[in-house]
Amino acid sequence: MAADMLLIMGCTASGKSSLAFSLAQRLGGEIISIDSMKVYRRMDIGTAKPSADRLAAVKHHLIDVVEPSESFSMGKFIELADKAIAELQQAQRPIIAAGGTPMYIRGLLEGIFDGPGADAEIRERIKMELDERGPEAMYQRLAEIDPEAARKIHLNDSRRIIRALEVYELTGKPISSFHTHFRSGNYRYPWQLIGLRWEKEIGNRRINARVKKMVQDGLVGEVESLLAEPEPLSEQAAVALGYAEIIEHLQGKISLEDAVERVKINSRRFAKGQRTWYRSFVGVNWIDLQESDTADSIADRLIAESRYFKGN
RNA sequence: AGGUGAGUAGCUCAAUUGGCAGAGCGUCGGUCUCCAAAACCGAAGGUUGCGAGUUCGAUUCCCGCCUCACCUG
Repeated sequence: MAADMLLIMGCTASGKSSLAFSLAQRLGGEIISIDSMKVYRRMDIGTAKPSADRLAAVKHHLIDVVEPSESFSMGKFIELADKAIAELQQAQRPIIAAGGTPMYIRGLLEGIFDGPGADAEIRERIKMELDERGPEAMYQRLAEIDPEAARKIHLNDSRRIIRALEVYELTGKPISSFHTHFRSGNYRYPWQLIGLRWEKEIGNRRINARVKKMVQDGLVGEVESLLAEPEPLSEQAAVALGYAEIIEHLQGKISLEDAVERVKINSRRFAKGQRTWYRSFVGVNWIDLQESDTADSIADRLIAESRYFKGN
Protein backbone atom coordinates (compact mmCIF):
# COMPACT_ATOMS: atom_id res chain seq x y z
CA MET A 1 0.00 0.00 0.00
CA ALA A 2 1.23 3.46 -0.88
CA ALA A 3 2.50 5.67 1.88
CA ASP A 4 0.18 8.30 3.28
CA MET A 5 0.18 11.61 1.50
CA LEU A 6 -1.16 14.64 3.29
CA LEU A 7 -1.28 18.16 1.98
CA ILE A 8 -1.99 20.99 4.37
CA MET A 9 -3.02 24.40 3.10
CA GLY A 10 -4.12 27.55 4.88
CA CYS A 11 -3.53 31.25 5.08
CA THR A 12 -0.31 32.75 6.27
CA ALA A 13 0.10 32.38 10.05
CA SER A 14 -2.62 29.75 10.23
CA GLY A 15 -0.34 27.15 11.80
CA LYS A 16 0.37 24.90 8.82
CA SER A 17 4.03 24.37 9.58
CA SER A 18 3.46 23.44 13.21
CA LEU A 19 0.74 20.98 12.31
CA ALA A 20 2.94 19.47 9.62
CA PHE A 21 5.72 19.09 12.16
CA SER A 22 3.49 17.39 14.73
CA LEU A 23 2.09 15.03 12.14
CA ALA A 24 5.49 14.20 10.71
CA GLN A 25 6.82 13.36 14.15
CA ARG A 26 3.87 11.19 15.01
CA LEU A 27 3.78 9.39 11.69
CA GLY A 28 7.51 9.17 11.15
CA GLY A 29 7.15 11.11 7.93
CA GLU A 30 8.95 13.90 6.15
CA ILE A 31 7.77 17.34 5.19
CA ILE A 32 7.62 18.97 1.79
CA SER A 33 7.37 22.74 2.02
CA ILE A 34 5.16 24.40 -0.59
CA ASP A 35 6.50 27.90 -0.30
CA SER A 36 8.04 30.19 -2.87
CA MET A 37 10.11 32.09 -0.32
CA LYS A 38 11.27 29.49 2.20
CA VAL A 39 13.34 28.06 -0.63
CA TYR A 40 15.77 30.92 -0.09
CA ARG A 41 18.71 30.35 2.23
CA ARG A 42 19.30 32.90 4.99
CA MET A 43 15.81 34.31 4.58
CA ASP A 44 14.64 32.77 7.82
CA ILE A 45 12.82 35.21 10.06
CA GLY A 46 10.72 36.96 7.44
CA THR A 47 9.61 33.75 5.78
CA ALA A 48 8.71 32.18 9.11
CA LYS A 49 10.94 29.25 8.35
CA PRO A 50 10.84 26.36 10.85
CA SER A 51 13.42 26.63 13.62
CA ALA A 52 16.79 24.94 13.37
CA ASP A 53 15.60 22.45 15.99
CA ARG A 54 12.62 21.46 13.94
CA LEU A 55 14.61 21.28 10.75
CA ALA A 56 16.98 18.93 12.55
CA ALA A 57 14.25 16.82 14.09
CA VAL A 58 12.25 16.21 10.93
CA LYS A 59 13.55 16.17 7.38
CA HIS A 60 12.14 19.11 5.43
CA HIS A 61 12.30 19.24 1.65
CA LEU A 62 12.24 22.37 -0.51
CA ILE A 63 13.61 24.62 2.22
CA ASP A 64 16.95 26.39 1.73
CA VAL A 65 17.43 25.09 -1.77
CA VAL A 66 18.58 28.26 -3.55
CA GLU A 67 20.64 31.36 -2.90
CA PRO A 68 18.79 34.66 -2.37
CA SER A 69 20.46 35.91 -5.54
CA GLU A 70 18.91 33.13 -7.61
CA SER A 71 15.54 33.05 -9.25
CA PHE A 72 13.07 30.29 -8.62
CA SER A 73 9.87 29.21 -10.27
CA MET A 74 6.89 26.94 -10.06
CA GLY A 75 8.54 24.68 -12.62
CA LYS A 76 11.60 24.17 -10.44
CA PHE A 77 9.40 23.66 -7.43
CA ILE A 78 7.41 20.89 -9.09
CA GLU A 79 10.53 19.23 -10.38
CA LEU A 80 12.09 19.13 -6.93
CA ALA A 81 8.87 18.20 -5.19
CA ASP A 82 8.22 15.33 -7.58
CA LYS A 83 11.71 14.06 -6.94
CA ALA A 84 11.27 14.18 -3.18
CA ILE A 85 7.89 12.49 -3.42
CA ALA A 86 9.32 9.68 -5.54
CA GLU A 87 12.06 9.07 -2.99
CA LEU A 88 9.68 9.05 -0.08
CA GLN A 89 7.24 6.78 -1.84
CA GLN A 90 10.10 4.46 -2.60
CA ALA A 91 11.00 4.43 1.08
CA GLN A 92 7.36 3.93 2.06
CA ARG A 93 7.43 6.99 4.26
CA PRO A 94 4.48 9.22 5.01
CA ILE A 95 4.60 12.54 3.17
CA ILE A 96 3.29 15.70 4.69
CA ALA A 97 3.23 18.59 2.25
CA ALA A 98 2.37 21.95 3.70
CA GLY A 99 2.52 25.48 2.51
CA GLY A 100 0.91 28.68 1.50
CA THR A 101 1.91 29.42 -2.07
CA PRO A 102 -1.38 28.67 -3.79
CA MET A 103 -0.10 28.44 -7.31
CA TYR A 104 2.56 25.98 -6.27
CA ILE A 105 -0.11 23.92 -4.57
CA ARG A 106 -2.14 23.91 -7.74
CA GLY A 107 0.90 23.00 -9.77
CA LEU A 108 1.79 20.20 -7.39
CA LEU A 109 -1.75 18.88 -7.46
CA GLU A 110 -2.43 19.11 -11.16
CA GLY A 111 0.92 19.61 -12.87
CA ILE A 112 1.86 22.37 -15.28
CA PHE A 113 1.61 22.34 -19.03
CA ASP A 114 4.23 20.52 -21.00
CA GLY A 115 5.90 23.51 -22.58
CA PRO A 116 8.96 25.67 -22.28
CA GLY A 117 10.01 27.04 -18.92
CA ALA A 118 10.93 30.59 -18.12
CA ASP A 119 13.59 32.14 -20.33
CA ALA A 120 14.97 35.19 -18.60
CA GLU A 121 16.77 36.48 -21.69
CA ILE A 122 13.79 36.40 -24.02
CA ARG A 123 11.57 37.72 -21.28
CA GLU A 124 13.86 40.65 -20.71
CA ARG A 125 13.96 41.48 -24.41
CA ILE A 126 10.17 41.37 -24.79
CA LYS A 127 9.81 43.50 -21.69
CA MET A 128 12.13 46.12 -23.14
CA GLU A 129 10.17 46.11 -26.35
CA LEU A 130 6.97 46.51 -24.40
CA ASP A 131 8.40 49.47 -22.53
CA GLU A 132 9.40 51.04 -25.82
CA ARG A 133 6.38 50.37 -27.96
CA GLY A 134 3.68 50.30 -25.33
CA PRO A 135 1.37 47.55 -24.12
CA GLU A 136 -1.14 48.03 -26.94
CA ALA A 137 1.37 47.02 -29.59
CA MET A 138 2.35 43.88 -27.69
CA TYR A 139 -1.24 43.02 -26.97
CA GLN A 140 -2.00 43.45 -30.65
CA ARG A 141 0.76 41.04 -31.55
CA LEU A 142 -0.58 38.51 -29.06
CA ALA A 143 -4.07 38.86 -30.48
CA GLU A 144 -2.71 38.01 -33.92
CA ILE A 145 -0.77 34.90 -32.96
CA ASP A 146 -3.08 33.71 -30.20
CA PRO A 147 -6.56 35.22 -30.13
CA GLU A 148 -7.69 32.76 -27.50
CA ALA A 149 -5.01 33.82 -25.03
CA ALA A 150 -5.64 37.47 -25.87
CA ARG A 151 -9.27 37.03 -24.91
CA LYS A 152 -8.28 35.79 -21.48
CA ILE A 153 -5.44 38.20 -20.80
CA HIS A 154 -6.16 41.83 -20.01
CA LEU A 155 -4.39 44.58 -21.93
CA ASN A 156 -2.76 45.84 -18.75
CA ASP A 157 -1.54 42.43 -17.69
CA SER A 158 1.87 42.83 -19.26
CA ARG A 159 3.29 40.01 -17.20
CA ARG A 160 1.11 37.41 -18.90
CA ILE A 161 1.35 39.06 -22.31
CA ILE A 162 5.12 38.75 -22.06
CA ARG A 163 4.92 35.14 -20.98
CA ALA A 164 2.58 34.28 -23.85
CA LEU A 165 4.87 35.94 -26.39
CA GLU A 166 7.84 34.20 -24.81
CA VAL A 167 6.27 30.78 -25.25
CA TYR A 168 5.38 31.60 -28.85
CA GLU A 169 8.90 32.70 -29.59
CA LEU A 170 10.31 29.55 -28.02
CA THR A 171 8.00 27.07 -29.70
CA GLY A 172 6.23 28.77 -32.58
CA LYS A 173 2.99 27.67 -30.97
CA PRO A 174 0.45 29.77 -29.07
CA ILE A 175 0.48 29.38 -25.30
CA SER A 176 -3.20 28.57 -25.32
CA SER A 177 -2.45 25.39 -27.27
CA PHE A 178 -0.52 24.15 -24.25
CA HIS A 179 -3.17 24.94 -21.70
CA THR A 180 -5.05 21.78 -21.01
CA HIS A 181 -5.62 20.77 -17.44
CA PHE A 182 -5.16 23.02 -14.37
CA ARG A 183 -8.22 23.42 -12.28
CA SER A 184 -9.47 20.10 -13.53
CA GLY A 185 -9.80 18.51 -10.09
CA ASN A 186 -7.72 15.58 -11.40
CA TYR A 187 -4.83 15.28 -9.01
CA ARG A 188 -1.54 13.62 -9.82
CA TYR A 189 -1.14 12.03 -6.40
CA PRO A 190 -3.60 10.55 -3.93
CA TRP A 191 -3.42 13.46 -1.50
CA GLN A 192 -5.54 13.83 1.56
CA LEU A 193 -6.18 17.57 1.50
CA ILE A 194 -6.46 19.39 4.79
CA GLY A 195 -7.19 23.08 5.15
CA LEU A 196 -6.69 25.16 8.26
CA ARG A 197 -8.77 28.25 8.70
CA TRP A 198 -9.46 30.83 11.37
CA GLU A 199 -12.24 33.29 11.66
CA LYS A 200 -10.92 36.32 9.80
CA GLU A 201 -10.59 38.59 12.83
CA ILE A 202 -8.53 35.99 14.65
CA GLY A 203 -6.46 35.36 11.56
CA ASN A 204 -5.63 39.06 11.32
CA ARG A 205 -4.65 39.15 14.95
CA ARG A 206 -2.34 36.20 14.41
CA ILE A 207 -0.76 37.95 11.43
CA ASN A 208 -0.13 41.11 13.45
CA ALA A 209 1.35 39.14 16.30
CA ARG A 210 3.60 37.22 13.94
CA VAL A 211 4.90 40.38 12.26
CA LYS A 212 5.58 41.97 15.61
CA LYS A 213 7.53 38.92 16.68
CA MET A 214 9.52 38.87 13.43
CA VAL A 215 10.69 42.39 14.11
CA GLN A 216 11.55 41.51 17.71
CA ASP A 217 13.44 38.47 16.47
CA GLY A 218 15.63 40.65 14.29
CA LEU A 219 14.03 40.91 10.88
CA VAL A 220 15.71 44.24 10.20
CA GLY A 221 19.13 42.79 10.95
CA GLU A 222 18.41 39.82 8.71
CA VAL A 223 17.53 42.12 5.82
CA GLU A 224 20.61 44.24 6.46
CA SER A 225 22.92 41.26 6.21
CA LEU A 226 21.17 40.02 3.07
CA LEU A 227 21.75 43.40 1.47
CA ALA A 228 25.38 43.25 2.54
CA GLU A 229 25.97 40.00 0.67
CA PRO A 230 28.19 40.19 -2.41
CA GLU A 231 25.48 38.97 -4.75
CA PRO A 232 22.38 41.18 -4.96
CA LEU A 233 19.01 39.74 -4.09
CA SER A 234 17.08 38.27 -6.98
CA GLU A 235 13.98 40.10 -8.10
CA GLN A 236 11.81 37.52 -6.37
CA ALA A 237 13.67 37.47 -3.10
CA ALA A 238 13.64 41.26 -3.01
CA VAL A 239 9.86 41.48 -3.20
CA ALA A 240 9.23 38.92 -0.48
CA LEU A 241 6.72 40.05 2.07
CA GLY A 242 8.51 41.54 5.03
CA TYR A 243 11.68 42.05 3.03
CA ALA A 244 10.53 44.55 0.40
CA GLU A 245 9.13 46.85 3.08
CA ILE A 246 12.19 46.67 5.31
CA ILE A 247 14.42 47.31 2.32
CA GLU A 248 12.46 50.48 1.62
CA HIS A 249 12.98 51.51 5.20
CA LEU A 250 16.71 50.82 5.04
CA GLN A 251 16.88 52.91 1.89
CA GLY A 252 15.44 55.76 3.92
CA LYS A 253 12.18 55.91 2.01
CA ILE A 254 9.87 55.12 4.92
CA SER A 255 10.08 54.93 8.68
CA LEU A 256 10.47 51.60 10.42
CA GLU A 257 7.04 52.05 11.93
CA ASP A 258 5.47 52.55 8.52
CA ALA A 259 7.42 49.64 7.09
CA VAL A 260 6.15 47.31 9.80
CA GLU A 261 2.62 48.56 9.24
CA ARG A 262 2.98 47.85 5.54
CA VAL A 263 4.15 44.32 6.31
CA LYS A 264 1.00 43.76 8.31
CA ILE A 265 -1.25 45.17 5.61
CA ASN A 266 0.47 43.24 2.85
CA SER A 267 0.29 40.05 4.89
CA ARG A 268 -3.44 40.55 5.25
CA ARG A 269 -3.73 41.11 1.54
CA PHE A 270 -1.73 37.96 0.92
CA ALA A 271 -4.04 35.98 3.18
CA LYS A 272 -7.00 37.34 1.28
CA GLY A 273 -5.51 36.14 -1.98
CA GLN A 274 -4.86 32.75 -0.46
CA ARG A 275 -8.49 32.50 0.61
CA THR A 276 -9.60 33.26 -2.93
CA TRP A 277 -7.37 30.54 -4.33
CA TYR A 278 -8.40 27.98 -1.77
CA ARG A 279 -12.06 28.39 -2.66
CA SER A 280 -11.23 26.91 -6.02
CA PHE A 281 -9.62 23.71 -4.73
CA VAL A 282 -11.75 20.60 -4.81
CA GLY A 283 -11.77 18.06 -2.02
CA VAL A 284 -10.27 20.01 0.87
CA ASN A 285 -11.28 18.99 4.38
CA TRP A 286 -11.42 22.32 6.16
CA ILE A 287 -10.76 22.50 9.86
CA ASP A 288 -12.25 25.53 11.59
CA LEU A 289 -9.71 26.31 14.27
CA GLN A 290 -10.43 27.47 17.80
CA GLU A 291 -8.04 29.47 19.92
CA SER A 292 -7.75 26.53 22.29
CA ASP A 293 -6.41 24.30 19.52
CA THR A 294 -2.72 23.45 19.32
CA ALA A 295 -0.77 21.77 16.58
CA ASP A 296 -0.41 18.68 18.74
CA SER A 297 -4.08 18.47 19.65
CA ILE A 298 -5.10 18.78 16.02
CA ALA A 299 -2.53 16.23 14.95
CA ASP A 300 -3.86 13.82 17.56
CA ARG A 301 -7.40 14.41 16.46
CA LEU A 302 -6.53 13.87 12.81
CA ILE A 303 -4.70 10.68 13.55
CA ALA A 304 -7.61 9.45 15.63
CA GLU A 305 -9.80 10.01 12.59
CA SER A 306 -8.29 7.08 10.81
CA ARG A 307 -9.78 8.07 7.49
CA TYR A 308 -6.72 10.17 6.88
CA PHE A 309 -4.23 7.43 7.46
CA LYS A 310 -5.08 4.29 5.59
CA GLY A 311 -1.47 3.29 5.28
CA ASN A 312 -0.56 3.09 8.97
C1' A B 1 -7.79 84.29 26.13
C1' G B 2 -6.24 86.44 21.24
C1' G B 3 -4.28 85.34 16.15
C1' U B 4 -3.73 81.99 11.99
C1' G B 5 -4.79 77.55 9.37
C1' A B 6 -7.46 73.10 8.78
C1' G B 7 -12.19 69.99 9.22
C1' U B 8 -14.66 66.18 2.34
C1' A B 9 -14.93 57.97 1.71
C1' G B 10 -11.93 53.69 6.99
C1' C B 11 -6.87 56.74 6.12
C1' U B 12 -4.01 60.73 3.31
C1' C B 13 -5.73 64.37 0.35
C1' A B 14 -8.17 66.66 -4.67
C1' A B 15 -12.42 69.48 -6.65
C1' U B 16 -11.35 75.80 -12.36
C1' U B 17 -14.54 82.23 -11.71
C1' G B 18 -20.51 78.82 -6.89
C1' G B 19 -22.69 74.07 -11.53
C1' C B 20 -23.79 65.96 -11.37
C1' A B 21 -18.24 65.36 -4.98
C1' G B 22 -12.89 62.58 -7.19
C1' A B 23 -7.92 60.04 -6.57
C1' G B 24 -4.34 57.03 -4.06
C1' C B 25 -4.13 53.60 -0.15
C1' G B 26 -7.21 50.29 2.70
C1' U B 27 -11.75 47.02 2.47
C1' C B 28 -14.65 43.43 -0.43
C1' G B 29 -14.98 40.12 -4.85
C1' G B 30 -12.33 37.91 -8.95
C1' U B 31 -8.29 36.28 -12.54
C1' C B 32 -4.06 33.21 -12.15
C1' U B 33 -0.68 26.79 -15.89
C1' C B 34 7.48 27.94 -15.25
C1' C B 35 8.76 35.68 -11.42
C1' A B 36 2.84 34.24 -7.83
C1' A B 37 4.69 36.72 -0.79
C1' A B 38 4.25 38.66 -8.12
C1' A B 39 1.08 40.93 -11.59
C1' C B 40 -3.72 42.22 -13.20
C1' C B 41 -9.29 43.17 -13.30
C1' G B 42 -13.86 44.69 -10.88
C1' A B 43 -17.09 46.55 -6.83
C1' A B 44 -18.83 48.87 -2.52
C1' G B 45 -18.14 53.10 0.34
C1' G B 46 -19.75 60.45 1.39
C1' U B 47 -26.11 64.21 5.23
C1' U B 48 -18.48 67.59 2.38
C1' G B 49 -17.76 68.98 11.37
C1' C B 50 -22.80 71.22 13.21
C1' G B 51 -26.61 75.11 12.54
C1' A B 52 -28.56 79.19 10.08
C1' G B 53 -28.25 82.63 5.66
C1' U B 54 -27.49 84.47 0.34
C1' U B 55 -28.53 81.89 -4.40
C1' C B 56 -32.20 78.65 -9.50
C1' G B 57 -28.01 75.96 -7.41
C1' A B 58 -23.10 76.06 -1.80
C1' U B 59 -17.47 71.50 -0.48
C1' U B 60 -16.90 76.65 -2.49
C1' C B 61 -19.69 82.98 -0.39
C1' C B 62 -21.70 85.43 4.63
C1' C B 63 -22.80 84.63 10.10
C1' G B 64 -22.67 81.68 14.61
C1' C B 65 -20.97 77.29 17.10
C1' C B 66 -17.83 72.81 17.81
C1' U B 67 -13.12 70.12 17.13
C1' C B 68 -7.89 69.83 15.96
C1' A B 69 -2.99 71.95 14.89
C1' C B 70 0.39 75.90 15.12
C1' C B 71 1.68 80.99 16.82
C1' U B 72 1.31 84.89 20.64
C1' G B 73 0.51 86.05 25.77
